[in-house]
Amino acid sequence: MGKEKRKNIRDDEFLKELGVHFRKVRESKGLTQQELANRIDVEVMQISRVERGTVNTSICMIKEIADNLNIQLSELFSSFKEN
Amino acid sequence: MGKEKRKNIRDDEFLKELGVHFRKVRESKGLTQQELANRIDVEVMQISRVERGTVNTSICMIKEIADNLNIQLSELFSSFKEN
DNA sequence: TCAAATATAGACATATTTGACTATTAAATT
DNA sequence: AATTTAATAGTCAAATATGTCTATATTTGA
Repeated sequence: MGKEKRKNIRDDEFLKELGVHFRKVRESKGLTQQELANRIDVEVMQISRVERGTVNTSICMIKEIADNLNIQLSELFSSFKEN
Repeated sequence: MGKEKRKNIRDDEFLKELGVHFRKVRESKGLTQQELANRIDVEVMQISRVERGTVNTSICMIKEIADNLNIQLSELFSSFKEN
């Protein structure tokens, strides 16, 4: 009779795949995690977490990543193969 | 001497504009916030917060919104005019 | 106008992200 | 192999998102 279990929208598989994609894009731009982190002014650990898919990061963080990799959000996702 | 002020990556203007865009897409699909919320299985309040840009929501939430509006993430962002 | 549907708001608890450290592992270069 | 660079890991606190409730406002339609 307890409370209903809270459904989590987090999708670990999606996050992992997206992280792999982000890493590829970053590497294609010739940047290290540290360099990207410096540009955005966040901890390098946060970039690492995003690329490994261990955090369900925010849209603003992703926008910062895109901006600092000189890529449009739409391009970032169009080059990501969904499903 | 004090600690450096923590920089916030949150971009309120971006969030507001994105929320407006999300609302347009939802309405173009003929869905109410409640209907979308039911499909995703989240609170309608959360959809409201996202569309008003009061929360820096997660990528998985946005993915759920896109999926349940039958639109690809890339399309969702390509139809969003950045800058 | 009235009622119903839709959207917004506030408040609080819980869950998660992120910052900020330190340490360790892995990879690359000489 | 040794040194340097790059990436991962752990921990804890602070900030923020989300769930959940109730209430109010706004819109829509009869």
